Amino acid sequence: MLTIGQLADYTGVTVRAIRHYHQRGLLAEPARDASGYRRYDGRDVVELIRIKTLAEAGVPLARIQELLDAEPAEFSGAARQIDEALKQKIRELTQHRRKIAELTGGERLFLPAEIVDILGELRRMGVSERTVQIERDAWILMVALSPELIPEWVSTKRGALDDPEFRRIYVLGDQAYDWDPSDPRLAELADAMAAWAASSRPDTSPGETPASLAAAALMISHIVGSSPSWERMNELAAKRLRALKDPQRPPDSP
Amino acid sequence: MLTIGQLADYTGVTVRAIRHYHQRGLLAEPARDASGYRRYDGRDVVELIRIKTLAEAGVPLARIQELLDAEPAEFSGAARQIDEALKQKIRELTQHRRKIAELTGGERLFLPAEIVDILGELRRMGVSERTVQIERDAWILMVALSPELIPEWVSTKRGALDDPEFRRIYVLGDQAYDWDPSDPRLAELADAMAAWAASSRPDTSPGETPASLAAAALMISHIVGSSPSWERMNELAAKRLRALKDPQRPPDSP
DNA sequence: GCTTGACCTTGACCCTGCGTCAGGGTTGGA
DNA sequence: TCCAACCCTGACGCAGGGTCAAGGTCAAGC
Repeated sequence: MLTIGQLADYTGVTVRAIRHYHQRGLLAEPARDASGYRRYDGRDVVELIRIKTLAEAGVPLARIQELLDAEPAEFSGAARQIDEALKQKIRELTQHRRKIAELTGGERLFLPAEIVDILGELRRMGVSERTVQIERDAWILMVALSPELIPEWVSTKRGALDDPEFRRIYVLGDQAYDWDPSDPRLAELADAMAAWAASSRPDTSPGETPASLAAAALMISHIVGSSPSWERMNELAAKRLRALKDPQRPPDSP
Repeated sequence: MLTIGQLADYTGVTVRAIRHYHQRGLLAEPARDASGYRRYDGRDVVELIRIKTLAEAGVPLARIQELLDAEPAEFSGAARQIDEALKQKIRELTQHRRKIAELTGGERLFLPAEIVDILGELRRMGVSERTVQIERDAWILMVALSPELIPEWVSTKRGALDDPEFRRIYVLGDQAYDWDPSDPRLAELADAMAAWAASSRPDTSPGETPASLAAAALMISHIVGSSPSWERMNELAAKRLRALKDPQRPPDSP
């Protein structure tokens, strides 16, 4: 008869695991000898090898218990299920390999392809990586907050990028990041921005709900808040835009 | 800004997992609003997706922590390692699928093919499934205890099965399982067994060590112990065999 | 007969990566 | 004003064991 250590050696299962299986009721407790040691026989070896095989295949211990006293018919059904689960797992791991590969390669992982394209275009325009990152974070925020508006925002942005004047303003705005908030060029830039906004954008876009406006405001504040000169520029541009839309109004009321 | 629930929805990570990552220091605790709620921004989203991607790939959280503040160079090195690990894991799961497939096919899993063949031959001889199972368990025991002796045992068994007399004895022995231990036919059968053993087997096989003898004894006790009549038969046969080998000896000394 | 070292016993705590209460407070819409 | 749907912290639970701790046993060598 075998002691627990011998059984462990023969089957390649650890002593601790065998006791664990006893505790879980997976493997029947064998008879003890006079000194209280467990004594195993051939049937225990067979049973333990079955358990080990299933456990190594990733079957949870609870399931193994059911399977051990299952009829061959249910057993083979269950085996098919387990096999399906393994196949699924393999598919997932393959997916993960792909994702890990993308992780080394930038934003492709976080954003839909059209937005990645837009970011690429900004880079081609000579926009600094810093500003591209700010734009990227803003998009991520948008996608999280109002995914249903993304197609519209994307097409608006694409349209704007087709306009040479917008591109000129964007590149200049990128450079303005480091300017002093009192720099006189900011007023010029703000004027150009306001003019472009007034000429290109209809006053109301379709689908603008309070929630989407809030999202837009959040996005703008995220962008604008990253540089003091941008903050100043935004103020100036907003004032200018109000003046353009409503010429009656006194120019400096807050 | 995003609440924890929005962040969870967007990234596909559970709220609980996000809090767990905070606790582990994987994801920095964001600022709280007036009511104590966590408020996240775009950078948190990016960071969380990195964490998620690595975690899903099976990277331990402790390792993820190191990776997150690693330089791009070490990171891509680590990514390659992780990819290797994933490939390895896929190989393992594929192995498990094979094992599961074999498991539905009966004993193929636990035993080498030659032994499965032997069991098949016993079935073709008309031996009962019950006895085949006992024989199978005995082989499993042998494989576990003395794998190095298996080739020899297999060839011995194959040789025996080529002998019509052995086959006759084996089939009869199978039927004897249910006999009463006092059945007179047992003595006959035991005589035949002893005669066959004396005629066919050399007294010493090569490679018989104390360990292998112990294994054989364990195996025999396993087989013989499964039926009272077999136990009786074994006794009778052993006595008869001693008589055959050493005719001088008085026939009934214990 | 004594020691030594390799076994065996039970019990209890540790680990990962969260899920799932419990027992609260907050927010937003009807 | 109320309710559902959020949010908060804290604590326990799960698999599948690893790893002490604090002993009892066994065989060998001296």
